[in-house]
Amino acid sequence: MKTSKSALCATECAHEDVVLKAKAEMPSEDILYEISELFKVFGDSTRTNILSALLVSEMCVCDIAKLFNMTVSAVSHQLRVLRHNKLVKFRKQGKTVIYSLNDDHIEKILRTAIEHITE
Amino acid sequence: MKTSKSALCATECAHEDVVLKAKAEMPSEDILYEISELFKVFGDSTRTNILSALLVSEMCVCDIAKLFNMTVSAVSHQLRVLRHNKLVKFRKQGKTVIYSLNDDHIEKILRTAIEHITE
DNA sequence: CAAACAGTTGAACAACCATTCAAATATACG
DNA sequence: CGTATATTTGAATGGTTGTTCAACTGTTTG
Repeated sequence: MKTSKSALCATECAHEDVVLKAKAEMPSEDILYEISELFKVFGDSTRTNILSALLVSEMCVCDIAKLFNMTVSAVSHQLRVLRHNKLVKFRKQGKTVIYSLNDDHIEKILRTAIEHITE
Repeated sequence: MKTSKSALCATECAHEDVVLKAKAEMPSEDILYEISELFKVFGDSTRTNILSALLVSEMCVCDIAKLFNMTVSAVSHQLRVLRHNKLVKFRKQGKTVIYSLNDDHIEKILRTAIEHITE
């Protein structure tokens, strides 16, 4: 997860000023780590599938499984990841559990990505 | 990558209408796959580190390695991933290779994520 | 209560991936 | 040309993770 070896350039190819400026202006390590964790959640096609389905309408687990021709178990496992990362919320209705997107940022993030891909 | 087993709900818990509507309105499979591939690139803290460093200033491989106290080799491997996904570009200056961000979408994507995290 | 159903969970397996190490390019310079 | 430096590359390794399978929880209904 974190590297500490420093087998770097022996001499000064590195420009101290550039490195220092970056160190000062970059977001904190914690923020950057959280960002990558967030993107990791989006970085799986099953989860992006689920999210964009929920963008259309709230759904129960069974709906999602049918939609993508997947095992209910596999869907549930991924919904767990999405839940833990606060990307989806759910409500229970008898036996069925109905999932929906948690907030608007998610739509925005997905849209920006589509924009980037479709140029 | 793709599942085809259909051990789903035996009866009709699934609402056909919801499933059909989602099928119609969702982005195409290809787009969704590309989205997840893009996010996969962002979903690693080494790469988000590199990207946010380049957000501040263009840098050579050695600069980046020093900045994050990493092996030059590890940095180079990740820069390769970023290059192949068109997130960074580079120019050569003698022995050194100077990397920079490829386009503005990247900044926008990172900013939206920060916004989401910091609420 | 018992059967049926919707969903969750844990273990196991396979596939994927980031880092390391060693070796290979590439460029500058004496 | 030979040495030094900057970066790339390939193979190997260890860790992570998505899916499957089986078992389990919880809820409705007869």
